[in-house]
Amino acid sequence: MPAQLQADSLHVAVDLLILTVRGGQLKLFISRRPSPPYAGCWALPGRFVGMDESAETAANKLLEEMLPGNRAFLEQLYTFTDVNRDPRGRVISVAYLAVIPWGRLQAGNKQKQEIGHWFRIIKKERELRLTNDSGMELIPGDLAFDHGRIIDTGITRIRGKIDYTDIGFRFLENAHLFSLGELQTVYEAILDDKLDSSNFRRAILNRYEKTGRLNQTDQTEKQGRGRPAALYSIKL
Amino acid sequence: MPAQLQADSLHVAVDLLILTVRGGQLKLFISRRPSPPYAGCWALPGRFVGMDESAETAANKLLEEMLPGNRAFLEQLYTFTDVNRDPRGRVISVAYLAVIPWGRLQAGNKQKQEIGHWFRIIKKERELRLTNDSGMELIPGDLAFDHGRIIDTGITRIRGKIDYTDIGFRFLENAHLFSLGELQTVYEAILDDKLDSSNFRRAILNRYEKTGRLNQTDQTEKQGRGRPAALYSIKL
DNA sequence: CCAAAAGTGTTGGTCGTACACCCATGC
DNA sequence: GCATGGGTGTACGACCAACACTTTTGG
Repeated sequence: MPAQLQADSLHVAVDLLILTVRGGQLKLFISRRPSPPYAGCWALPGRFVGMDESAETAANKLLEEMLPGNRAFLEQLYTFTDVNRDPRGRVISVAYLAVIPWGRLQAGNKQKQEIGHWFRIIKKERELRLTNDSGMELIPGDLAFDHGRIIDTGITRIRGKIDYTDIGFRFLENAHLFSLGELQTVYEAILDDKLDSSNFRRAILNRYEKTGRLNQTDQTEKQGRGRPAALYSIKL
Repeated sequence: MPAQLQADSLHVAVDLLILTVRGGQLKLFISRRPSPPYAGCWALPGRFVGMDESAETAANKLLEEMLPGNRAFLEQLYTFTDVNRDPRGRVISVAYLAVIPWGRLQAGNKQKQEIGHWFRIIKKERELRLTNDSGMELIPGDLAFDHGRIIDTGITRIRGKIDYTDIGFRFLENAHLFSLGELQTVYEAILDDKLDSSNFRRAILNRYEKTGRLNQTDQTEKQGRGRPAALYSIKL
């Protein structure tokens, strides 16, 4: 990635908003930029779009670079085109939302985990904050480029879509074997709110079971202290 | 607009999905391409994004070129980035939805009306069709580039958003003085379905009147054969 | 008087919310 | 037994669809 771009031409990049749910919290993957501009600043993973690839392909390649071996759910978020959003020159960014189940992640990502970190996203009353496990706290203005704005757009989008799409299921480690409790944890993390388990159960079963997309399996979850949970399977 | 673009660089364009409601029908503005590629084909208005302008600015300029003197409501729709979507070279397109009230349109647009035309959009059971006042009929495959797909994305989007956003009001000639009947006509055109006026009335008033965004004025609509309608005003 | 558009009222069903209560397991 | 999480039942209110009915205009 050059520090100075061709002055007379327009460049296209993709940026990734990689989300997961861990320990009941919504987490975002960001890393420190190793080189100018904004060297040392926290930023979303980004990459230029090559001549022979679509933005979606570029986003998939970038994801593979950052978190090798993980296939995430990808969805185009928004395209940011402000003239001065990149000090190197004219760069527009097609931002993607990437959802990855935490349980599938851990495998061979030790290297990248050192330069990239997961921050908890908290948004209350229009104010967005990111916090580290180490207690480090960021506000949107601390991030490189317009990445604070991109994150804000993303969290708003996913909160808006979770009730009328199946995007919540994309956070599940195994969509073919999960308990409603796990799913509720995902919803609570995204909405940053407690839900009534009884009503949550009915809402999900109502929406998905009668159409046949969601089915109860004959298995139950052995682990845990309470009553074993019935396990379900969803067709995505 | 050159017939051949720089081979080694990536270009960014905007395309406009200009919508209006006329005579109870949802209409889309498309025009015949005057030059290659796809010379003579029907296409959405498009334009390259300049070095010193955002995509939104480019979209606004394009709108001013096509329909001078009209300020439309603009909303980014989706970004299309397939590698082979333009035979001239690598062009990605940021598509915008533009909503314009028919009543505000007629003024000084005689020139452009000759090369551009309004087609009625009909989408039934996943099948999209465009029909002219002259009875000409188009299917998505008849359009230049991937414009058929862009139109399909747009009509799906606006139908999905109409019940939970205020985008329907953007079709009104005067958002500060309109009858619920006019608004219902807009909704029916977009959804391509008849609505019960009694229920429509309650739904709109429930959603907007109690928050103070929508207010009944002391004026009534004199024209028409039936009972005069109360006129309302919405804050957009 | 009749047609047409505006506007009110009513009824039955569905769905979200709040909450009481029972079930199965670990400790 | 008790805490914990899974799961059922119920009751109330809001909302939506369907439809009967009234009001005010033009012809």
